[in-house]
Amino acid sequence: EYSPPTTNNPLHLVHIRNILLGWSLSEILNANGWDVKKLNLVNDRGIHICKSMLAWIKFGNGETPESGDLKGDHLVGKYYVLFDKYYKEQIKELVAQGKEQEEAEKTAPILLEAQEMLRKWEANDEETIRLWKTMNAWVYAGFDDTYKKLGVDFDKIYYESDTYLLGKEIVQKGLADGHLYQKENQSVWADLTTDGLDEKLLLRADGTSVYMTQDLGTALLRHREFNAEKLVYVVGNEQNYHFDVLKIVLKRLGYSWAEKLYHLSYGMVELPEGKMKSREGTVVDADDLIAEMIETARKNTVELGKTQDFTPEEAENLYRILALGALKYFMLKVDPVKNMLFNPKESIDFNGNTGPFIQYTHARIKSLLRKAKEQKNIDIKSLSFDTEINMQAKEKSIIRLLYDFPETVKQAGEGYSPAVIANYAYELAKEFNGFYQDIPVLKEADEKLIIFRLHLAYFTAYTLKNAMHLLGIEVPEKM
RNA sequence: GGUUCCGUAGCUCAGCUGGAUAGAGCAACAGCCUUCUAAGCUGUGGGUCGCGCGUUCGAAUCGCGCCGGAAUCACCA
Repeated sequence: EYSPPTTNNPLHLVHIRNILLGWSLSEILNANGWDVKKLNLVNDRGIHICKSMLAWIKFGNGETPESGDLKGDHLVGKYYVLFDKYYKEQIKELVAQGKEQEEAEKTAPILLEAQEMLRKWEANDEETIRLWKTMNAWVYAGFDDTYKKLGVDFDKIYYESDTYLLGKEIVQKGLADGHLYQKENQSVWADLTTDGLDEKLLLRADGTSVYMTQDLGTALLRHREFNAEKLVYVVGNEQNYHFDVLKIVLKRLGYSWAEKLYHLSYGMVELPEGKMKSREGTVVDADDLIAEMIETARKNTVELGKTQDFTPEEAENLYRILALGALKYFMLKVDPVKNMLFNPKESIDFNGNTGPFIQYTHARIKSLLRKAKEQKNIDIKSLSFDTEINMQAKEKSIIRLLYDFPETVKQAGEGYSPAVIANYAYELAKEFNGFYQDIPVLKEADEKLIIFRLHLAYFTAYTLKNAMHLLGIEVPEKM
């Protein structure tokens, strides 16, 4: 399962890391023999979406994605920002009128309106629900578009609006069974002090649910639907505490399968100035980044004159493959637990330890194999090679690396780390390039050696392709 | 303050289930395209592996204590 994007903002860099990690992990676990279901969870309810809705009513003049020529998630995000701007102005005014800052923040009229809207939503107010559905549909269309561009999909998407009621039931039952307790104002809590943690709120005084309530519901729903042997949550490390609590509360409530929860906690993506904050506009937008990467790929490729004999469609496809390869490899080569740095001023590289480097190595081999067929009429798929060969050191080390691949896949699965695969692919490509530089293949005089080396090249390309596939990265035949 | 995570060349990262002179890439400099794709290859310079103590024949790797950074401890999600 992936961490919840909220419906008030477009996807950004951290979501990309999240999605790519989850996707790659599902491929890796699949390769290790697991039957993996990819689940996404969308946080589609709460005060945040009401803020967007309210701003849209006030300032939107009926704007739609079509009329505004804006992706749905960007449109809704735009009104979230507008809300915040207006809200801050009101606070300033109130403070100027002599109110305390804190008081002003709590009583700004537009905030009260948003809260009123949330109550209406919970009360199933027809008009509110209709607008909510409309705007959420815009957001989902926008998300789908981005997911598609990234080449990811899900087996199932959960919405918190569908699971929070089940969560409430769980909490009520826990209260009735005496596992939880109620404070004077009717709010419901779990006492986790015996586990070294604090008390945790599970239902507000007014009976509405919080994030934890929803996650309890989602967890139970998923357990009922899939009864999985393992539940891997791919969620950022800022939620470590949340998942510790989730696990303990579930166990407390008698769900022994809570033991199967595993939180794959990945690090944040930081900018040189520090953490990205959507409110301060310092996020790197997913769609923008993908578009920029494709432009960079186009520029680099055209400069190198690599696509001269490509059709326009082939060229566009190559730019896309290279752009995503660079982006995905960049995100996945770093150990998931570590925070990583992204510097928008330095675009993601295409040389050195990068996706395109590995893609290039693959394309080079494919070219070699094509030439073997054209020039020497050798198709290695129909030949076997002589094992009585005097191998050079570089050839031996390639074979050693190829032999390591299954073990590497196993390790990546056990450690939940696509980075292990990424580093392996780099090492193999690097080793092959060293071989390619020094040792002739088609220009070798001894035909036995030609055939052996072509096999070596073939298996390298095959393994690179498989490794990159586990990272969700395509590999071109020509570049 | 409590808890969790991170700290390896100027920068970004490998290596961490203990093993020999700690590896890449970027950046800098010097080379290699009339021969299989130069998005490549070769070389040079650059590191008290945050600090200290301990365990061990042996520690970047394990333990403890400091120091530095991040996250979290909400009737936000």
